[in-house]
Amino acid sequence: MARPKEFDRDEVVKRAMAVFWEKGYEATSTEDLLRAMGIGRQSMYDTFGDKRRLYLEALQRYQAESGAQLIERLQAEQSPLLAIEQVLMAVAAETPAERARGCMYVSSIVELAQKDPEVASLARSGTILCETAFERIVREGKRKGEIAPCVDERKAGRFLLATVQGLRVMAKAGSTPETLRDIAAVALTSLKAR
Amino acid sequence: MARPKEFDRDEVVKRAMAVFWEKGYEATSTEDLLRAMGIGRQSMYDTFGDKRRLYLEALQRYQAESGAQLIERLQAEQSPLLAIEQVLMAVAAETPAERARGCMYVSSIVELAQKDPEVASLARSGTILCETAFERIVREGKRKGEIAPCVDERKAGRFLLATVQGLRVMAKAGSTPETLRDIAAVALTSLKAR
DNA sequence: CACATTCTGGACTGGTCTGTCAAGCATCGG
DNA sequence: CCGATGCTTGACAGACCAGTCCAGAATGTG
Repeated sequence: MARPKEFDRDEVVKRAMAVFWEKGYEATSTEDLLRAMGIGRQSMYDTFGDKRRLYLEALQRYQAESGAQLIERLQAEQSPLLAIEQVLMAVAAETPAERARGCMYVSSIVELAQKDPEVASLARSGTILCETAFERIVREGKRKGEIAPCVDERKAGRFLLATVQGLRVMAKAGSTPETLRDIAAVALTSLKAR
Repeated sequence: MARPKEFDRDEVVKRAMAVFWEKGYEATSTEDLLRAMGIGRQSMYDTFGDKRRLYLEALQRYQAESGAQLIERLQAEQSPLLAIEQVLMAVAAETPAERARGCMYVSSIVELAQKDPEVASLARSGTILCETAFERIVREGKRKGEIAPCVDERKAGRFLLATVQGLRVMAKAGSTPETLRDIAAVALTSLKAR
């Protein structure tokens, strides 16, 4: 350990994440990355190995952050059903730029899960994480009587994750916030106690 | 008009479509395309202009075909609700390879809608086509009493499209057919008359 | 049959891509 | 203060990429 790195590893991964998130994997050049990260070529290769490894690290970070945010949001409200509603409506409430950027997790699945086993593996673990988070809150909602007893919480959890991903694709396809809210509203009717 | 082309334009677009569908836009090289299409470089550039134009044509063809297939399937059943169920369950019923390949329409949105205005435009028109198809069948379902009268057909149509797209992403992420069926089943509960 | 036109095949070009090399520099331990 | 270690910088290499050029072949027309 002679000379310390002049950059903060965490910070540069974050910046790389932003670029990959915005442009996708293939469409991002190493030049793009270096410019955004503010480090030299060799520093990047020494620290992360290659472009793919950097991407995987950025993706892992994205998943960890957005997974944590999901769990947080789901517990932020007193009412489980309201919390779920907030999460679904959050996509509609984003700025146009955010809606166009979409979700890096979805993008990684669509672009890479088929050809990169490590991305596929991250996709599966991310899926389980989110499904489980939704499942827990659905169980909680049933307990509180907000969600119909006949709803299977495991199935509903999976359904809610699929709904979020559907919303993200629709958002990227240019659907208006109103349309996205409509979708979220219909999705919620499958849970509500009547 | 001296010498006729040695290939069938429709056929080679179809083959190009298969490659783009499988690999995405950026990850497909012109070499890949030429090999699959079975034509020479110059023939491709003379006939289609460039890689992007070829992609757009392939995407249009995909949308036309899959849109027609959707409408056909929605009208294949006596019961509108059953037809919707068949469409949703069809994703779960695909082979693993088909599920991994996913939907070219979704892929184009995620990879390109943000940066290519023409892809964005195709995305919007495709969205309207599918939403409308679902909307019609929901209206039909309400008329026949299979779908609850309180269901707004426009909103439900949009919701069903989002559900299909969510299913496609989940499928690509490695979800099992069982999981996909669960998702479809929950989605259907938001429509059913009780 | 002969010419004009269009298509085909292959070589080629300029540019961009990812990843490496080498030389100099900063820092830590002794 | 000095040497070893490891970081940084910029130049560079080899591969690949999309797209063009050109010569030759094939076909319809007069």
